Amino acid sequence: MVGASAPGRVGPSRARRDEDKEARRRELLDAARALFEATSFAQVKMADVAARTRLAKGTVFLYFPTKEALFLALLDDLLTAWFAKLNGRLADGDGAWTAEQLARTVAASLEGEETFTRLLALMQTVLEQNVTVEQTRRFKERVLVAMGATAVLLQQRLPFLTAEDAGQFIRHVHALVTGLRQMADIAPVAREVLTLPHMAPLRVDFTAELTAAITTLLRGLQAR
Amino acid sequence: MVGASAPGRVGPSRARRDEDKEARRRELLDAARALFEATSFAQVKMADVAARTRLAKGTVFLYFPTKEALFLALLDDLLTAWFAKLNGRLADGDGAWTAEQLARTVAASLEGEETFTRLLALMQTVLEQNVTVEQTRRFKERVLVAMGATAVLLQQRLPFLTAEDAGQFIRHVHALVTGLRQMADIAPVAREVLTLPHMAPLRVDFTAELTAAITTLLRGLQAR
DNA sequence: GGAGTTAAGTGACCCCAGGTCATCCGTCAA
DNA sequence: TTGACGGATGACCTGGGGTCACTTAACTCC
Repeated sequence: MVGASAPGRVGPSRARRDEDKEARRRELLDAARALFEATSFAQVKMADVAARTRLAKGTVFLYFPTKEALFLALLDDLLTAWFAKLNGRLADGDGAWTAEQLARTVAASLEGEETFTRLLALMQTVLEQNVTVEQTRRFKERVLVAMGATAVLLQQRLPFLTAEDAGQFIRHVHALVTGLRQMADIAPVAREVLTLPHMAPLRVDFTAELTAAITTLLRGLQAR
Repeated sequence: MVGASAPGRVGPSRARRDEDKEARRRELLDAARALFEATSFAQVKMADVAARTRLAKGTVFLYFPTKEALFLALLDDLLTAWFAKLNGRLADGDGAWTAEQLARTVAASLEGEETFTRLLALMQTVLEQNVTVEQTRRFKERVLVAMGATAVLLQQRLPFLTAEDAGQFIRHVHALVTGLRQMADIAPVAREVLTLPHMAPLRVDFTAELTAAITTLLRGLQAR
């Protein structure tokens, strides 16, 4: 029998089969994501994640040993999805691209991915602080694979790029995404301050700046 | 009379004159800095800062309303000092520079400034989260002034740079510094993982990568 | 389909760190 | 010398991450 559910929940009240565990894990990730999108990492409480899934707080810790582990797992999913999206677009069609075409493709692939980039910006400073070596290793292993595929595609689109260039370029884009996301996605207090007219030089439009920076980087590599 | 000091402290046991208050404020900032350099923002406890200055915990909160305010004040100092250093080097001598010369100058000015860049990387995600509008405004106002001076100097060294270019270039460098610092300055757990030989593409040498990225950016602007 | 076994789920509890405040007392002016 | 101002103190409060002894759903075996 498929057992009575806890009040308000769907499915079995206890996840004993692997697929049920996986489903519950997904529920927790979705809840964490929704809460994070509405606020910030610091403001999301594990108790809230539990409440949103109608589970007890202790249960959340059965699936993720720490708050950071929960969010690193979420980042893991989003990162994989984003790389797939980007690589798909890079592989779509053929022939060489201009620097600007490529920059637009990368920047466009990040539109609507604020959750991903916000988490990416938190990765080194917050998410990798309270997590097992094993989880970190799995995560980075996955990044490595996706990066490798991207590097190959980049070289197809940009014939002037050496293999070494491609790796370095990806690291620089990573740095730019992290940095620009932080600059664009600011605390309410800072937002208020930046509204002042003369603060314009400190305001950042994520997509526009990223496109500009990547274009310039590629032109620099090309001009070398 | 200059009053007996609290056990182990030098100077008056109570700061009543403005200069004494300022000195005590400095002591607290120095303590916070030393502790941060040895560990991380999360690991520095306000109680430790108090202990290091031989003051009570409550006293720290007389000088800084929150932990974030304390560290933002520290960043404020370090940022001012760094801009002064950079602007000094940019103003030293005259004539135009190559892209690489300028990149080396910027990157070199950040050597030994890990504390500054680490805090910079924390600014938007952590430090501006629990701070008054007023402190944020003062901080950003100061950045604006320093940035303006830097922009002028940049245009002198790089004749191909428009005023708008200069502002955007500084924002991009800011993003790169933030992002690269996070990538280079990793948690112990991640450090262990990145030691694995095949993880090389994920390892970042801050100065080298920053120099490369800035050089490429400038060449891109020049080639336009 | 009842008894026994396994392990997911629960929530009261612990711990710790940021932040508060009633009180104390050093400092200084009168 | 003394009164009062205000800086310093540390016991205390609070809230959120994380734990664990216990409960009970779900499966197994007869």
